[in-house]
Amino acid sequence: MLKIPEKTIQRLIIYRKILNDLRYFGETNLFSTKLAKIAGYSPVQVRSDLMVIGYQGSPARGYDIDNLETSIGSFIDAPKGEGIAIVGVGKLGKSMLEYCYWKCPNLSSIELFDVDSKLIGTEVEGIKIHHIDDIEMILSQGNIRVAIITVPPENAQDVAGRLILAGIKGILNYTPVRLKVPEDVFVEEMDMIVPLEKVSFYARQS
Amino acid sequence: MLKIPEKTIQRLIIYRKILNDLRYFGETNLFSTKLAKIAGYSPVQVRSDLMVIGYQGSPARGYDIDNLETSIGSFIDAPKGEGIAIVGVGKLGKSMLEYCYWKCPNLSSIELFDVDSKLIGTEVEGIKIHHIDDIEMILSQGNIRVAIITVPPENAQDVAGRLILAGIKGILNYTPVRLKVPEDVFVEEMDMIVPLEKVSFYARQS
DNA sequence: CTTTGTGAATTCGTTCACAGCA
DNA sequence: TGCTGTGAACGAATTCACAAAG
Repeated sequence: MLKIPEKTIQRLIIYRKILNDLRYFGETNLFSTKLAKIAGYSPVQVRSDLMVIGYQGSPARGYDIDNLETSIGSFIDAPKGEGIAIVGVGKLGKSMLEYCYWKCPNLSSIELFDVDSKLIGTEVEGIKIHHIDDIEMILSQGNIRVAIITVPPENAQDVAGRLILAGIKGILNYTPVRLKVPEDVFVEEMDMIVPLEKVSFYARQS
Repeated sequence: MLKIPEKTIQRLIIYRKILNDLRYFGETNLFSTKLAKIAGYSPVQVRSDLMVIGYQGSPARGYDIDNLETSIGSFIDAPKGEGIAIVGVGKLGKSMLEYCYWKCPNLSSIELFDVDSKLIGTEVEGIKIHHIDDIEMILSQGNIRVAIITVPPENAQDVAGRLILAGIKGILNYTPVRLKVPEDVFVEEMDMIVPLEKVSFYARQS
């Protein structure tokens, strides 16, 4: 499997979002310069990113928005849609759920898990909250490969372990804990304190 | 001003967190190997990061945890503590507030802003929510340089503009909008869909 | 002329290899 | 022998410079 740099993937996702917006406003094509300007990258960067997915533009008309958007989509998206599990239905978990529920067109299913007995069986956005002990049973019957962890730090590693046993291959980790996972599991660190301190640092440098 | 790579800063922040945890468990010193193992980087990486802040370890005892933690702190932290503004007190804004309120020792003040008249004047965690129109007045009298934007996308650019006028130099942007800002303002993109799609992509590759 | 596509050059970040030291 | 500190080597990612095409 050819290794695509994470940064390239991130940018492609951003390009697609921009293309989607532009299409909404009735635009039909654009040049790398314009896309670069909006996205905040250099035009060469944009062109070489698009080379990765093998998309061909024309010097005369640039890139066809509709076409390029679908091309990026078929490169990035899971063909049959993606199912995700959110573990920990506190404020943050609920925020994530709403976000995903309304903003992610490619999501085919969402499962919610918690340990709080007051929450088990209740619904958010029409989705029932399961006990975390049922995680293997429920995940085994869907094809859910991605999970979001929004539990208290002390439970993070335990939850990660269970998720991986249940077949999860990608984790968004909203806890500050550095998770120990097998090599074939992709973890994206979503800790919120690190970027805050980082921004605070650079805000002071200017 | 010497330019320090963002990645180095991020790792330093992570090191500090780990050191803090270890100190809590009564450890007094450690070697780069151990710190690297916990953080998930290479020992050389750790050592060269620490070189950046000019911290000296000893081959015999490695690094003094207490000392190193304060050294990183005085390098990363604002000397007099940092004040932040959170604009948009919805679910996500509240999550951020709680997170910051309890987990950020170096925060000296937090100001909350919204436009919803039902929220103005009410309090969260004992902090009063102001109308966004008062933003310049309130920010001008504290030394707040950092802001978190958790408003609906359509208001993001407008809010960013006001924040910058009010003297903000660092922004955590939780909206999917690519903000246009002057060069001396540092923006960290916190969009939640991009990492989700990214994880989904890599989960499928394995 | 303006744009895309792309090998070459450059910059940036990480790792290697080893000197210096307890 | 273990470790730290660091210049040199390497690798990844971005930009440059220019050929090709309308």
